[in-house]
Amino acid sequence: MKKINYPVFFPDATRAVLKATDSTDIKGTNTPGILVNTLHLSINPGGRIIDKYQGVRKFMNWDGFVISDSGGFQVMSMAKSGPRKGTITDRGVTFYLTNNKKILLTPEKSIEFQFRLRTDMMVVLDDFTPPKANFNEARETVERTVLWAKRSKDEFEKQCVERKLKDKPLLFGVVQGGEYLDLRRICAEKLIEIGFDGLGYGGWPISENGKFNYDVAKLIADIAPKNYLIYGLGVGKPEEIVGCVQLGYHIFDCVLPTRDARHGRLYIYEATSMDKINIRSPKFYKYYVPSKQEHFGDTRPVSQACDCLLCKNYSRGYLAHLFRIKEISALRLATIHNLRFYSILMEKLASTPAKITQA
RNA sequence: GUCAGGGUGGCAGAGUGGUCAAACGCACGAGUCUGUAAAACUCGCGCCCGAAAGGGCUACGGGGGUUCGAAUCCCUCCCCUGGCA
Repeated sequence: MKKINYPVFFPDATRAVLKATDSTDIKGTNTPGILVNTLHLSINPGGRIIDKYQGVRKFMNWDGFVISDSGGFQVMSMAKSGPRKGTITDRGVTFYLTNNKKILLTPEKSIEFQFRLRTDMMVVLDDFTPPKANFNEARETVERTVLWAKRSKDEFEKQCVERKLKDKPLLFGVVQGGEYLDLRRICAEKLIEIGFDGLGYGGWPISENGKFNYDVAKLIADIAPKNYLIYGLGVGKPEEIVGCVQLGYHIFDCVLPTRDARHGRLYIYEATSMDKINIRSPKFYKYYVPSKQEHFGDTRPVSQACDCLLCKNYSRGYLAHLFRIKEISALRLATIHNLRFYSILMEKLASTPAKITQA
């Protein structure tokens, strides 16, 4: 694996595509890596197709980094909630895809499939602590998360041997436990005992008051050994990423920039040029909603502090037009812009290190 | 000219005596979005007062009438669409 300059943000290409874009678009935004999803890709296109391409990278023609998520988030979003609830036992998670089609995901299967994806970084299957879990419920998810983490690690080592890999992927344990700091601590300690390349801040990182839970974020960063990478799963808003990098985090992934773009919310820096961006100022960016009436006659670019495909070539008025007529290229241009916003953010963070110890 | 069918909120289109400020949809406006069941979802959408519950006013082409009560029934005028002259 090539050397990574941390911190990094990997946008979510869950199904081996960053929605509304293609791999050359992503490359153009200076995005170093992406996240793909084990569960979704094992359903579609499935392992046989992935094998034919010798991994997801060739499948989607992407030569940057790839982290694969285990399906742990889907334990929450599809098995614990949603219209077709699944079932969770110590053995694994059963997802009901249609009324007569189900799939069992186990920690071992998740890891095995991630090897077939040939990703650079892998995440263990975890039992997502629901946002409103009480202490006992949270404790159970921690116990299962640790149990699964151990089995994942064993399967990981087995795969490395079987596949005779000299360049091993990185493996991340995921810390669960909800808002209970003592559970989080126990979970992190047990994961460290098992031994990983890094720890992930899992579960739902937003408190009930809508604020990002920095207490948990800090706890994990503080417990992790010096040589560990720290990964904020599903994190987050730009200011949350800045905050976590200050705590020592290295890796992030999130759907926000891409989803927000498709929903007509762009991020723009409060700056007149790229060098004047100050990510340490409290409100260093704002939202820009292209379709608002006031933008239709605006011939300026969306942002002066951006060098993306959209900002270099098209005006606010043109983008407003594309959104209004629901032209699909609006989604592409907006997505490209938001991805570039995030990659600029990470470039700024890398050039003004806070306490990044990982080389 | 005549026969038939119509004229409903920004558009489209239900409603055909009270439960109608008027369905559904579109458009428009506001908001949400954090390891993607998401190019999605929520809310608002005549005017005025109220934090809200709620209240007042105006409105279903124009005018007039019947009725306790009309977008809905009757008369009349105007306009549109189609068949026949």
